[in-house]
Amino acid sequence: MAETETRQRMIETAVRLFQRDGYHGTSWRRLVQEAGTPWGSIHHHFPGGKEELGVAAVETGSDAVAALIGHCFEASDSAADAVSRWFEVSAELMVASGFTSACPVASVAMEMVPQSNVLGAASRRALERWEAAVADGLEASGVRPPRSRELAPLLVVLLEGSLVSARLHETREPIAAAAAHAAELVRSEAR
Amino acid sequence: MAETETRQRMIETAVRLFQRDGYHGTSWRRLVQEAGTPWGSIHHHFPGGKEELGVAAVETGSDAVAALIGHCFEASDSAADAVSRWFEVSAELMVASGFTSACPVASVAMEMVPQSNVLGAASRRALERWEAAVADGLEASGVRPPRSRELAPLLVVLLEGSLVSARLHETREPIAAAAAHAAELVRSEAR
Amino acid sequence: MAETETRQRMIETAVRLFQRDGYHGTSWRRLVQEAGTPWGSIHHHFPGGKEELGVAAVETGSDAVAALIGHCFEASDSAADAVSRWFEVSAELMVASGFTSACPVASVAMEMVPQSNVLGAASRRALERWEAAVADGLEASGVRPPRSRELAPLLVVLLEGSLVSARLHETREPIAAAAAHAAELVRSEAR
Amino acid sequence: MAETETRQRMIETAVRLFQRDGYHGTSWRRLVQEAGTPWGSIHHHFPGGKEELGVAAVETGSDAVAALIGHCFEASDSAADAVSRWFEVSAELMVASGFTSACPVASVAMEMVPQSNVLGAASRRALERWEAAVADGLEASGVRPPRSRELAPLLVVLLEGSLVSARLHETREPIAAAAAHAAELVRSEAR
DNA sequence: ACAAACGGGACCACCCGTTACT
DNA sequence: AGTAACGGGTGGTCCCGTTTGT
Repeated sequence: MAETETRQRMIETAVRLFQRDGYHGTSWRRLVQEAGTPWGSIHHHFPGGKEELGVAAVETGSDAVAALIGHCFEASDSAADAVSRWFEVSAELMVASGFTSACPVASVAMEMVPQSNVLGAASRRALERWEAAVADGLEASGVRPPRSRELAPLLVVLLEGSLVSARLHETREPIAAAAAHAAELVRSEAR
Repeated sequence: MAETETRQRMIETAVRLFQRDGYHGTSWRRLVQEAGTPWGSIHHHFPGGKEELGVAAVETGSDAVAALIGHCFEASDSAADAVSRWFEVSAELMVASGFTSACPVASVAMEMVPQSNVLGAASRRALERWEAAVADGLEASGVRPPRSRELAPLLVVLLEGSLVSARLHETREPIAAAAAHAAELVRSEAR
Repeated sequence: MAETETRQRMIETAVRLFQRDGYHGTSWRRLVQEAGTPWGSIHHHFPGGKEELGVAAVETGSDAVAALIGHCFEASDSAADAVSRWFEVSAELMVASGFTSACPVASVAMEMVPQSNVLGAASRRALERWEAAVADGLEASGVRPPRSRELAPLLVVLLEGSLVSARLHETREPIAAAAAHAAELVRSEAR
Repeated sequence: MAETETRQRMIETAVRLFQRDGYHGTSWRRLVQEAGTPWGSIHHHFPGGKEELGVAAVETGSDAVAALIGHCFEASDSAADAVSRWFEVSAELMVASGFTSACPVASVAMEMVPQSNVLGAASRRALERWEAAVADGLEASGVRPPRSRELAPLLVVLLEGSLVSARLHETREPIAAAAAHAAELVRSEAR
């Protein structure tokens, strides 16, 4: 069905544009222009307006990251390897975007007051989901529960912060440094 | 003298509003409304337009953070204490703002393509300055040069990331956790 | 169909207002107010902004004048009669507008640097078109080619100048005088 | 006294800018910028606001043209020579300005409703003055009164119209053609 | 005679959402 | 499922005039 494809392309374009220019800095006009989708699809696919697009973009971005985390843990022998891989892929994406991408969730979240906004709420859910995914991965790799639940948010914070730094420095270095530190951190926990 | 007071109030209000709603999400209208300054002063004090206000806000925010870092290191006996204090004050500010503030630089930077924007450039300068300030502080507290220069960006990344996390979780917890980790990290280096 | 009617009404109102108050002296606000068209239609019908409206107005005004010229030559037995009629109708329009109308092209062109402006270019095209129309009419009435091509621009200049004079004097007299002279001029050529 | 010099330079710059961009298209900001005069002089030298500047500019432009007309008739042996010279100098000025100048009066007058505006009134006075100057010159050269009073406005109209045409065509040709015609016209009258 | 700040308002561009009409 | 027009409202910029100090 071609219906979903248009919608999907709009969302994916939104993810990219929101990362680059922010939520308020992205207009419907540019979105449909860059996505190559028809004007009429706006109200058709997103009757809830721009906010609905925002939520969809945040969730899509969240899905991708969660999938990446899961994939890295499944494909790795150790937790440290998984974390390295996760940061590494994130660094690749950053470089590939010409240092215009950052966390697809944070870029939207920074413009919202979380407690009074569906976009803020969606962003929070995304963060919690990633922390859970990391915790699950850690546990599957041998890190025990109380510690895994402490470590997971810290790893997310490290990635989140290093993405901001990398974007501004226009180097992958900050992500690499955070990755090294994160891997070491995990290694010392899981033996 | 009441001359620059208007301009100053506009900048300070901008720092606050940019943190809460982002750069594009903050209009001149709301700015002058919240700052209580006349509409006509906009073009007078910021002939370069909103961008000039943005640069001023980023630099003012950058100054405040740099001063905080310097102050914490001067007032503390050990590097670990200084880092704890720094994160602690940051957490206080976050709580005091009702979790609407984030890094005054990151919130603007996330909406900009750094390499083609004066705001992006200003944000980068701010980040570099903080890293230098932290590195200086670490060295003054006994951390040796090669390691101090590696540690400083990592600490900045930790704070930056934890602010994002705290804003979304609406808890100071992520900052506290990052603080604990950062302090421990520094402690193990400087003995 | 009511589709292009809004756009058309805006253009026609623009022609009138530009003649009266000039291009820069006419605001979108007054335009939509006098045209009775919605504010939101501006960007829809004229995505190129005010300049696009200006070009449309110049071309519409140009069309009307070219049509008038053609009509006068077709309806007249001699070239002198045609020229008299053309000036006469122009004088009528000037009087009917209460001496606020002038040449729809000149009023816009006077505010533009022709070589670096699409409005200047549109104005030039209009002038050339009128000269060609007059030359064609003269030739159809018996004036031979080398002379017809010299006479046509002169007649246009006479009308153009007399409109300015009439507007300032608030009399149709200057146009009448120019008409008499122009008719005589043509009569002495075509025998 | 340096007081008058600043005022004078502002007026002369206004004459030039009004010709190029029109009255409404010229702002105080650009005026003081191009004139190199201080901001504070605006309200000091022109307490009547922009309108006062406009009247001064129209009158200064009017003076210059009237002086030119007088000068041409004084320096010439015949009326035809005088007219040729007058048109010739006008053409030079047009070329020298890069085809951005037109009649200093018409460019302002086109944006005004004459009967309800001091600028319109000033423009009318200017036109009447030129016509009188030309009539006087013609009579001094031997053209008899009823005819001199008919011819003068026509000559002004010819120049006025040819300036518009020259500006748009970006050639001095229309002025030259009008000059030739005007000279011939005068020659046939004064013998 | 000039300088700097104020002050409101208007300008044009553009935004997002809705409604009719394919 | 998509197009085109509507519709009001806000965006940032800049304008013109005034006031307050030299």
